[in-house]
Amino acid sequence: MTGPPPAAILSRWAREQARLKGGVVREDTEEWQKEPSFAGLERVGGVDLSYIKGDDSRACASLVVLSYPGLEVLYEDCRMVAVSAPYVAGFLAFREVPFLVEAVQRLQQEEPSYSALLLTGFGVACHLGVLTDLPCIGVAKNLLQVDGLARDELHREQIRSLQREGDTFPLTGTSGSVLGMALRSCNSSKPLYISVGHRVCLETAVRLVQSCCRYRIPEPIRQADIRSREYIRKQMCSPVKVPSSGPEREEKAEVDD
DNA sequence: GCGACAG
DNA sequence: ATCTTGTCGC
Repeated sequence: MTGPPPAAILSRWAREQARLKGGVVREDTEEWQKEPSFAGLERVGGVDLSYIKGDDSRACASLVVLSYPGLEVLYEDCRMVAVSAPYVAGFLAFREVPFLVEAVQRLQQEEPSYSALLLTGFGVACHLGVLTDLPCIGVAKNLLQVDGLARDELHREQIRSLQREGDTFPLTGTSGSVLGMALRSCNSSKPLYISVGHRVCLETAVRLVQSCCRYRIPEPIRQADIRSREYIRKQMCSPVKVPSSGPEREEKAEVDD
């Protein structure tokens, strides 16, 4: 059951978030990051959680791995999870990251060579990156209004100034620090918001995300999104468990392919 | 106090 | 996140 966020939880999250930020590496650490076309990078992963409409506590967590630069899906892991933490803007990672860490661990167990780089949500990228020590990049479809960032007229004007694919402008907070970058990833007038996750600098992150875009949403995240939604759709059609009188017995519905 | 707020 | 069909355009 997902309840409102008690103040005690929020302050604990704030402390943990501050501690975790100390572990974030904001520079490039991989050899392929120095190459003009990222030569040497062979796999790019994406993660996502899709929720059931009326149910705040059940979701499908997905992790996909794509070839790079071909962007063909090589690996897919979808499974239902019981979400317990509430959604709080600015603290999304505490709700979603535990399931993503598990997915990464399964990946590393099954296909050790596949976990090269992950595209995740904006703030999720730092958490997941530090906890797994994998290179991560944050990608959001909408602007998180924090530290003075707002969808105001200035912001809309800056978006209009993004004329060509690859054009960017920095997201500078009131504190003066650059929190991320807005990127026109394709012909859509709506930009992507890119942030540093772990072990990738912002400039490299923007170039890399751009190179993963067939459409506005980078292919790894788009595939994770599509596949987790499809998994949920199938769940809705599977038989409902009816309470029985006899001894309880776990039955697993077969959901193959 | 009210509204705004990634997913 | 999710509720939702067609539709206009390249």
